Amino acid sequence: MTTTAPTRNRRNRRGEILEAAARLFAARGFHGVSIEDIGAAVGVSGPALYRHFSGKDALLSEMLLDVSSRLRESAAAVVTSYPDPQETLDALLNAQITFALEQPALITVHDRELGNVPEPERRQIRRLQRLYVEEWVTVLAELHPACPAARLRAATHAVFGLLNSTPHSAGELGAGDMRPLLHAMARAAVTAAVSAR
Amino acid sequence: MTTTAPTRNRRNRRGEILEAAARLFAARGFHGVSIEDIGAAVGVSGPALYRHFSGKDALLSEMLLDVSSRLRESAAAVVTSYPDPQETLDALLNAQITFALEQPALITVHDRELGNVPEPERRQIRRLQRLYVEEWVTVLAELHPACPAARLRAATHAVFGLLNSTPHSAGELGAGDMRPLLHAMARAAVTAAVSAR
DNA sequence: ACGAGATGTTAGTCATCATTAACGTAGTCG
DNA sequence: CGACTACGTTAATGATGACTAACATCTCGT
Repeated sequence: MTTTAPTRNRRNRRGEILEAAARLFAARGFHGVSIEDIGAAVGVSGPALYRHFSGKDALLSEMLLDVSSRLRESAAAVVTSYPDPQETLDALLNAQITFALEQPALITVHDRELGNVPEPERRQIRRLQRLYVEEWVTVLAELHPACPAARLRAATHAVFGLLNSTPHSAGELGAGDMRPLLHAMARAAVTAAVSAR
Repeated sequence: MTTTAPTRNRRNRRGEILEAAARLFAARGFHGVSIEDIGAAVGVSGPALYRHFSGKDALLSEMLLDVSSRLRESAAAVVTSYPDPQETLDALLNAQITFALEQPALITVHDRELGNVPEPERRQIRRLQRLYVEEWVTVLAELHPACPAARLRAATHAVFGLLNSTPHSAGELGAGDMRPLLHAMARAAVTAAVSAR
């Protein structure tokens, strides 16, 4: 029985596995998915994964490290390229919305499964997540210096909750309508948060 | 070694177990928690749980059924007792915020672990969740008849995402500040959602 | 007092699962 | 041509974990 493609998949295997694993982890949780399941999802069976990853934990670690890095990098890029804080905020919103709409599985896994990452990498991921949040908080603080940082942080988390709800409400609305809806809602929520009472 | 209280706990045992299990499930996921873990959390060990629940699945089923029932009932009560839709919306927001702040573990489990509930009860829970969402959608439709229902539904889910983010941002802000913050953000988000572009 | 019922306990049992071992096969490069 | 490497495969192996069995104990109604 020949494998589906002899040489083409060489570089894609790891990526395929990570993608399939993300989908499965998002749907059933890290402990609800077996190595065998992941293998089956990419057409190989079980222990073949150990040719690409040192273990289930390592797979998850790489996945979360990748996501948190990409988020943080995108935020850093946005922050350094717009001078106006209001534009910066809109760009941050757009980046996060794009990510949430295009990679719902990764977003889901990213904020559910940190607890299953073993310790050396766990700290690193947390660090990246914190930096990402701080990019947002910094921009918001620039817009509203009077607002206490704790409130800005809480508001930021709430906005993430709003934007990341996409995976749960999948299919309700097409992405074409969802994107401006989420943007408008998030922006209004932010404005309400910083307009203290 | 005497148990902590001879007769007092009789009626509380089930409740204690459900509460401990909710906390554990929220923290580590359904499959990340063992029967032994749950038992240990209430001071008994392992198989003792089978005196109260027919199994791990049944425990989760009862937990989610209870949460979705309570949410739906509270929404029904709110909807039938306020004549003004705007007041109704505020009351719905308050009820959801209270629940999210007081029972973060239940909220978390409620929107993560439905997939692990076995089939007869799964359908029932889904039904209750749908009814809950529809209460919100109905109120919003009353406020803005021009807005398509799909958009209202998506907006409702987004608001839930915002409000339920509380468990993740725990400790950032005291509940006293968190409550009005969430209310203001959610309300602004809703308004933005229905003011179509 | 006594027997029932409720509630626990500790030792199996049986699956499932991550991980490893031992063993092919196919291209690649000398 | 051969090794070497990259990738897979199918059997162990060893833990862990859900659930069951067999056996106390405590409370209560009679």
